[in-house]
Amino acid sequence: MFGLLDINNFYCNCESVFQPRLQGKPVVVLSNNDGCIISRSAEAKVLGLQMGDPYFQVKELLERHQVHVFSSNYPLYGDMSRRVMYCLAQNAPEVEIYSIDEAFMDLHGMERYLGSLDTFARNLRAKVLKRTGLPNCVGVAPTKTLAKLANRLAKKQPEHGGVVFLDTDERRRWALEQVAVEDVWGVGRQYAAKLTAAGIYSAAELAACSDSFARKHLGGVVGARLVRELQGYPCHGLAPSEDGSLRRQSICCSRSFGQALTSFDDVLGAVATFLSRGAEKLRRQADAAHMLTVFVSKSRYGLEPPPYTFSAVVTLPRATNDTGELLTQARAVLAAIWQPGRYVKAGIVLDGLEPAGQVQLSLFCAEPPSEKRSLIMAEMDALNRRFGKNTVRLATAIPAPGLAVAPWAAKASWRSPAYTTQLSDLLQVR
DNA sequence: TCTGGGGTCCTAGGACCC
DNA sequence: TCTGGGGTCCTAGGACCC
Repeated sequence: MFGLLDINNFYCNCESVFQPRLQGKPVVVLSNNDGCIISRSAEAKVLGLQMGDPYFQVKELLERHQVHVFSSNYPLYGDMSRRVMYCLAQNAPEVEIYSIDEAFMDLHGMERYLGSLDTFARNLRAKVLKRTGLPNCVGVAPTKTLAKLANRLAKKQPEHGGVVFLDTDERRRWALEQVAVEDVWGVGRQYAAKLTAAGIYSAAELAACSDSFARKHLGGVVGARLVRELQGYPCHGLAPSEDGSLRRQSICCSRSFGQALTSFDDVLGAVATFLSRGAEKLRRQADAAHMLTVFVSKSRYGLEPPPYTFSAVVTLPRATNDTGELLTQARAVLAAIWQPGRYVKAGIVLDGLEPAGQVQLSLFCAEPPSEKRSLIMAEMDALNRRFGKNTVRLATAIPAPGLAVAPWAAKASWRSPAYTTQLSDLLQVR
């Protein structure tokens, strides 16, 4: 049996935990650069606000209903997430952190300790709420896809007390009947359109599809697995996350700018900043990258026709996680794709990761990785951890003298304090 | 004026190998 | 009519997730 615990309206609830006056009020959290809505409280959903609504389009509605608006505060959400996952790890035998606000658990054999998995799930739900203040729901079922479905029902149908347990075939059938096909995990916009065109509207009807239909219309083996999972046959195992830090296969760091940029040096500054973050993540998981992609984007919403994104990939002579080495390459890639224009976004992708300790030397690259350089990187990371982000950084990533904020800096007009990760932001109670 | 940022997995096709 | 039969690796693109 798999369990899935998911925090309700995660970002919004992270905010209201520290500002209890927000409870029962409409709250939204905006994406980076205060672009669009990415989390809504129940009261905000009632107002008709949708996920992904651009802020400038709903600004008046927000003001009219006195919705509390927040810029996203990832240090806060990341830390709250860590607390939730820690609580799960203490209570479940194996945990797979699936996203910032949800985790799968392998509950095999747990009924031996608590009588039933239903009791286990209800206890766990209460513990997470008590330890973090974050309301959550749990779904328990024989497959991950059904656990997702059960979790969804637990959220949508409050009469179940936040837990739905699909232990019998009868319960499984009941659950499948309740859910529309587009709300099944693994069915996105494209597949949903195909399925409804074929007369398949509910999860139950999808579960009754033939293997060949699923293979043909739902992405081959992916679709076949999806249907089998709905039928109750597990096709996806649990991929436990050991210490809470996930080991990524690729690392991407990109941001929209607070304003459009036209100068090469400004965009290079942004690229250097994002690259520094990417390389830091790389070193944190003790990997080195073989490939580096740099991309820049123009606005998709103006008068200009596509393409909007320009990118190029370079295969590095030797895998590295050295920010300086990567920047030399990134600068060349950016120069190669550069053309005059108004850029609104840039980013980098680090790919082809391998453990930093066993980097393969290329036949054509005589130079081995320098021990001194990696010591410098380690020292830089240590300083930034101790004294805060950006204490030490590459000169290219520093805005021109005289500028208080970088030209590429994102907007964040309504950011809450980093209550749990910044001593000066500690909550004060009188 | 203003529209997010991170990932995953799979498939198809081409180049190349014996 | 018929043209060997396996492989691997790489890239691009499409679909999905939160």
